[in-house]
Amino acid sequence: MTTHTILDDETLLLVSQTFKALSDPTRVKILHLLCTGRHSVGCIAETLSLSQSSVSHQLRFLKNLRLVKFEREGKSIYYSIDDDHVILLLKQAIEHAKH
Amino acid sequence: MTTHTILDDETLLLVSQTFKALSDPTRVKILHLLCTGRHSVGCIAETLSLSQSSVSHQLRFLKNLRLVKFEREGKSIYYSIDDDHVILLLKQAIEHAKH
DNA sequence: TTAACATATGAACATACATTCATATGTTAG
DNA sequence: CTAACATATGAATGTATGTTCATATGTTAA
Repeated sequence: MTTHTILDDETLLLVSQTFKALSDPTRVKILHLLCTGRHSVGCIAETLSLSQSSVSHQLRFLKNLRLVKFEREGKSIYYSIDDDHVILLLKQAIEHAKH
Repeated sequence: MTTHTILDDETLLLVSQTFKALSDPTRVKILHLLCTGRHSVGCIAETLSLSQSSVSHQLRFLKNLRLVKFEREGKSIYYSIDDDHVILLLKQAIEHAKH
């Protein structure tokens, strides 16, 4: 795979934004958890020992980048992965980090 | 590839730091340029229309994460890629961004 | 409708970060 | 040794970002 063409500004921004989504430990935790299936906001917060507000803010971030999607169900809102390619990048990086 | 085990803090930090390196457009530009071979600091700055100082700071960042290495040659210092795996992640993301 | 629950949101705050500017360090030619 | 060149570095500055707190919005049960 060779990617030696000039990087146009649009691609550059898209790429760096994608990686920015994965550059925060909290977001990585959330995405990693969502790899196992959909979870409600409260469940994510409790499972990962994070505040409800913080989780909600980060989910909005990920939602804006279309990395996660959600569906309401009663009082709860369930989030799930919406971009398998980014998850692939994440899993690769995790595998590599573990050696 | 399944990575559904618990993420330990060490792996978590390593992964998010790796992605942070790729989350800045300037660093992506530099790494992308270095994919074509080694380049001196001045050459990088001129090619990418960046200040010498900015390039030097970012190269130090990348060097600390062992993503690039360098070798002196006369007055110049040549930088090159030192982590093919991270470059693979970058190239994948670029390909995907371009559709 | 009201109370209880689940999530979202905005302001405030502290921290991290990218760039610039000025200058220091290091190398080579003369 | 000195001048010129190449790179590194630290301080300063503006901006971006993550978290918290308080509160708003939305949903369901009674």
